[in-house]
Amino acid sequence: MFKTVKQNRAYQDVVEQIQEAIMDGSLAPGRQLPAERELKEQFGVSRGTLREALRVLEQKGLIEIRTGVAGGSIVREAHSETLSENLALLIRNRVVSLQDLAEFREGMDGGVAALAAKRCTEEDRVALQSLLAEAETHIKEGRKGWDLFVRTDEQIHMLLARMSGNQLYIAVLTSVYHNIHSYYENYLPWSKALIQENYLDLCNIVEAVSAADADKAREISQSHVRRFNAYMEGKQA
Amino acid sequence: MFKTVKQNRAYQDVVEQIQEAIMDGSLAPGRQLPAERELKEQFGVSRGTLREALRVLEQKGLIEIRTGVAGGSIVREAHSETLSENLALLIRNRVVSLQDLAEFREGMDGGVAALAAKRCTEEDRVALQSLLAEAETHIKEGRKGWDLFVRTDEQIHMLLARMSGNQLYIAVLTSVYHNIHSYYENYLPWSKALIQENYLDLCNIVEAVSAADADKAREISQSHVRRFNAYMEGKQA
DNA sequence: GCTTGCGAATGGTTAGACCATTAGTAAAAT
DNA sequence: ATTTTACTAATGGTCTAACCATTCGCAAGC
Repeated sequence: MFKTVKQNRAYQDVVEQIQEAIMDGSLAPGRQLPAERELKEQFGVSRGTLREALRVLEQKGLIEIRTGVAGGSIVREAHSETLSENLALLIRNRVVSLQDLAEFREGMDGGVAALAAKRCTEEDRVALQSLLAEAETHIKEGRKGWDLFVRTDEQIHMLLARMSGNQLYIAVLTSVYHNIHSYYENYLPWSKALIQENYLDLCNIVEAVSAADADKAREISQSHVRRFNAYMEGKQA
Repeated sequence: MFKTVKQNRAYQDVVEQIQEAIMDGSLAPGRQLPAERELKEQFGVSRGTLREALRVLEQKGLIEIRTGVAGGSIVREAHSETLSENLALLIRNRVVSLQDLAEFREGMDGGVAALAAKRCTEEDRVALQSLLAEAETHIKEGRKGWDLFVRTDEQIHMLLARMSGNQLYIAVLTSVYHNIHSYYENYLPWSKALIQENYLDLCNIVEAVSAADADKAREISQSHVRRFNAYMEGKQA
């Protein structure tokens, strides 16, 4: 009938109050919180308790703490680094497997490519071509350039994500790409032919996106990821 | 030439040491850490500093802290709650808009449905049918049942996510559904016809998934989400 | 055999002090 | 006049020592 009374620990209460203030905008990004010795008075807690609360908020990525006379707690702009960090944790703990990552990417890359095609600007076209040219250069460098090629490949995919203009895609894919990179290096049977194939796929995707052909961009992008996942499964087996 | 010496704060050092121990398996899930008063000796720091470290680890979701005589810091099983929480933070901070959410869902639901179809078990089929029956009941309840219907709809989608067996989809979609729910309530022009249409879509998706028809499940699911997003855009304009 | 109450271990909180870092300012050197 | 240096004060970082609050187990009493 009755709910157990929630025994909030003091530091949790402090965390919630500050977090709320940040959420509803009364504490805008860049704003500086009062000094610890004053905050502790406002909340009516000891400095130790207050500091535990600040540590939690820092870990959540909501504030940044600087030392020195003009230092203090500063409200951070919202960002996706914490998300990325958490994802990395899950991967290192094998909660999220390589297959999970690959499947997930398969579902998302098509959507991103389609949105990117829909919102492609002249500026984007130039940037894509520039990255494509860079990729071609790395291919010609032979084996030494492979690593750089992979990096450029990632940059192209991230540019597509940014072009989608969708913050969720950007945040999630940033984490996924960051963490899938190491897998690809270890598990993909890199070869000259594979790199070439990858490059051709990229060219086709860029072409479709530049032509604002959303459906084609989605299709090519999905089959591209699917094919690479298949290669990787073959290697693991 | 030289990198600036990283001035690790004491509590960070403690965090890293414990985190490493958890990662490399020397501290298995379920294991209990020594009491604070002993840990502080082992690390050679004060109790306050140690507690700041423990708070950070707790926020990261790596340990759980219990009070009482048999309490202490216990290593948690790896999980994706923190990821969901971080995603929710981004969404609440308006970094992610309603349109972002909807577009994102469009990209993901198809992938989830396809995977669910591929991995559907007999047990899943029963559970899906049961939820579908529940949804039908709510429809017949008239306007009062709408809210319950929407909730059941969400449950079906979450079940599909779990059926996909992909931890990443599960973690991300949990946050997305949680946060998109309130939007739908406010922005969708709910009507008897719309509910009916929604219900029919669900039936078709469940049928395709039960028949293990991945492509069909993907297609129906995507067009379903796309149609609803279109309705919502119409309402906003 | 069950209940009650006490004791001990553990996390939660407090108070006050001192150390470390840093921005600004005033003094000194050029 | 400009640059360098040194000092000052404010702020976060850490430490010590104590007490409070919660919980489990055991022993006494019913």
